[in-house]
Amino acid sequence: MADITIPKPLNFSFKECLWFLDRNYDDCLYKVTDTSVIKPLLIDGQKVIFELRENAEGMAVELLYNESGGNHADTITAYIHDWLDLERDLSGFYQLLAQHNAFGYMPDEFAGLRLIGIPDVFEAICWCIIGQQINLTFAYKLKRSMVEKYGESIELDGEVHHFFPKPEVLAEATMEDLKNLQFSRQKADYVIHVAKLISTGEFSKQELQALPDREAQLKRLISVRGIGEWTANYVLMKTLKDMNCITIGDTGLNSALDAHGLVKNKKDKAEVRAFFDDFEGWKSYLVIYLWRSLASPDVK
DNA sequence: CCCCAGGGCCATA
DNA sequence: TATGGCCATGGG
Repeated sequence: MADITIPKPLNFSFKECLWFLDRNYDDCLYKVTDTSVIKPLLIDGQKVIFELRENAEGMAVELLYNESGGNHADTITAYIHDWLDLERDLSGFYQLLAQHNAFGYMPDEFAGLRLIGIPDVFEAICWCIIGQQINLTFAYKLKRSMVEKYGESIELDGEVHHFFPKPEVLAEATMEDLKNLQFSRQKADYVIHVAKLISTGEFSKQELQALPDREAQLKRLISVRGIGEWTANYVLMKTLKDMNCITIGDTGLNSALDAHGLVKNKKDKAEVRAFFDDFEGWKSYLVIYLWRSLASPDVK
């Protein structure tokens, strides 16, 4: 029995989204099964765990855990729409891809894949800091060790579900603690610093959203120690759903462009930016689809 | 043993 | 403004 039903959006594939959520990596902030994803979520500080699966009408949400016992249906529905970017009409993007000589296969191959978000700005920034410069397998390992040490969790049917640590908790962590979790001293410093900024209210998602344009938002993000151009663009894309972000300098992005035989010098940021000019309004989606292509045997 | 992973900071010139 | 060293670890 579904506690909530979400109608199937146009150009949406639950299967593609599920694949992207998993990608054979060990993400500790949700669990992907063959047919569903189980997601722990904090709502006004109250723990909720829901399972999302496909059904005849679209998607069904089943509440597995509800700490407060209150009715959070509207909040959970809104969260899922934001998380999986359900309100986006991808037809314009698919038209652009279809007429491109190297991307024409994408609307079919990756049909219905959405930009899967990270609505929590602290989680997004921490994930970027952790992922900087190291391979993704090790990055997920670092994230898991941090979440298991500093985050709360709920056990259901023998499975442990983790909530991302609160900034006020990580603000009290020491360099020594994080270095013991195999963080480099830079990563430890950046994470603790950002945790302090957010827990004291010196930085917030609301503040970022209130800025007039993307340039101002990038500048504000980059003013924070540990956040460079790559991280700033990643956060605007995944947290604010800005449609025109390029994770410039990204090694995954570069190798995907390379695999498609595009862009002569992938280290040339101006050339990469110029390449994206044709995708105005869909630059962020192109980044996602290029990342997706890295796992496609046809391309690599 | 080497180089590179979904970077960013800092010192130096 | 540009360049190089550094960081921690695992895989090729």
